[in-house]
Amino acid sequence: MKNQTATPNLSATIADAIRSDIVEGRLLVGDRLPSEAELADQHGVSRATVREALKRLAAQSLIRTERGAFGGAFVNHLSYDEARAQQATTSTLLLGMNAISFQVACEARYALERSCTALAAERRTAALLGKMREEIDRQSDPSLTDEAFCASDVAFHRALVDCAGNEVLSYHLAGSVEAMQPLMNMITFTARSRAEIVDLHRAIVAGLDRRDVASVERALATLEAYTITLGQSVLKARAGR
Amino acid sequence: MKNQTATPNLSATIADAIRSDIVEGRLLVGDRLPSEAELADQHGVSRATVREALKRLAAQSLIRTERGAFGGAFVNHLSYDEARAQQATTSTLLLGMNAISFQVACEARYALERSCTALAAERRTAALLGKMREEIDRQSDPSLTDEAFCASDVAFHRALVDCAGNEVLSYHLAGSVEAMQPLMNMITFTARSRAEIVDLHRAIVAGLDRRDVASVERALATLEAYTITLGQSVLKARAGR
DNA sequence: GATTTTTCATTTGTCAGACATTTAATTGTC
DNA sequence: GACAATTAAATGTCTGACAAATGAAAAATC
Repeated sequence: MKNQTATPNLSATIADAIRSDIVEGRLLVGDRLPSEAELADQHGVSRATVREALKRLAAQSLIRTERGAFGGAFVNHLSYDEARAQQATTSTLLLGMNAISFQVACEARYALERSCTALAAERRTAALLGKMREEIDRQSDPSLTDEAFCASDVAFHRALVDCAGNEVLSYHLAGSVEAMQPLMNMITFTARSRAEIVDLHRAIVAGLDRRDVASVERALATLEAYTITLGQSVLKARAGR
Repeated sequence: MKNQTATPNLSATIADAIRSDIVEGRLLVGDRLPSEAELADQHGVSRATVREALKRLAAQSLIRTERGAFGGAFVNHLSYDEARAQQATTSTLLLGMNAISFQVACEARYALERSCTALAAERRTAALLGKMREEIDRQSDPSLTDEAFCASDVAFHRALVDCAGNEVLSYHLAGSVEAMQPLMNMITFTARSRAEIVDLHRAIVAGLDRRDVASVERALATLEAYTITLGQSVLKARAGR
């Protein structure tokens, strides 16, 4: 593709080779890679170069290393949490670095979130509805800082997407919700805007409870529109300063 | 200074420190990091350790390095393509390593994909509709291998999500579609199943053309159900073997 | 004989120093 | 002023060494 290999860059090449072995199933979860010395021999490079390659893979949570006899590099079992954390880091950076308008990011986030409404209304559990009501209670406390309000907001929406009872969907949606947090943290929430948001959160829970998909989607759409106006007022205030 | 954990792991610690500097905005896109020798001095470690830390960051596309005088490590501008490639790798591995049923993965994928239908019907362009029709033509060629058919399928769905005209949404959805490719590649597409899929693709394009959201969603729902039956027949065939 | 302790080999983590290669700025030459 | 050679700075790679961790085998002890 874009790898011209004018300068081979041995450690990157070796990392790519091992990554392919893992992604394409030639190395399975738990498998032990050859020792650094053996890998160096096999690829005809020094141990330092092999180590750089292994560190690249470790940064992607593809391998984990253990010290000592019978230690070494092992193909890592990628958990949902690790995967979500990685996805959130990448997405956060993407949003932060690309001069994306708050409106575009918000539109994407809520479009994605609406993809769970039908399944969530069908499968919501009492436990998750309880969790959502708990977060609503927390958000009603006026002494909450803006950061804490945002964090509770994230927890509320994560419970919402978990209602769909599909962990793959939860992974994708939770990652996109988390990635928005730095942008949301720019907003100063007044008592009035908090009340408005909490009302909409209540509408979402009530809608899920009644398995009323349409009302959940309406509440989410209203929430999206309201969040965008809040974001725009922040930008306007900044420009006018 | 020295944060002593159980096992310090210097290169990981240094990578974390620099990563925070980037994610939290103390280092901006394009900024040059100190040279490896300077970083080694600053952190009181050897150059090899610094290099391992930098390779970890490079693996996450957070930095890029340039050789020569006035070269060095620079904070990388994370592009949509890089971010999507990373997300797809992570998601693919997650799906491959967690004994996820084909049905659950498929359900998540199509739930996500439906999140673009309303925007796509509103904003679809002639160019993207043309691209989709082009892929449909390709898919109608019976001499196509299963892998090539899958690749064209991915291209078709990427054009579909691009219709929404929201690059953030495209990034998330394209990543999730790509992540499914290894699972889709397990399926052997008969002439009959290919015809069925192509028909549904045509229905999607026609629906977008007429800005008929409901018909696009119906076609996607049918495609989801059909894909799941195809996947299940593969699993059944395997079990019976 | 069973249990505890010691030794030992293996492997990763880190360091120091060296040389090769790349690259842009500088200098020298015409 | 244009072009070629030099130089300095930086990454890329190699070599060899030692430290630290760790499980297994061997030895010592009861």
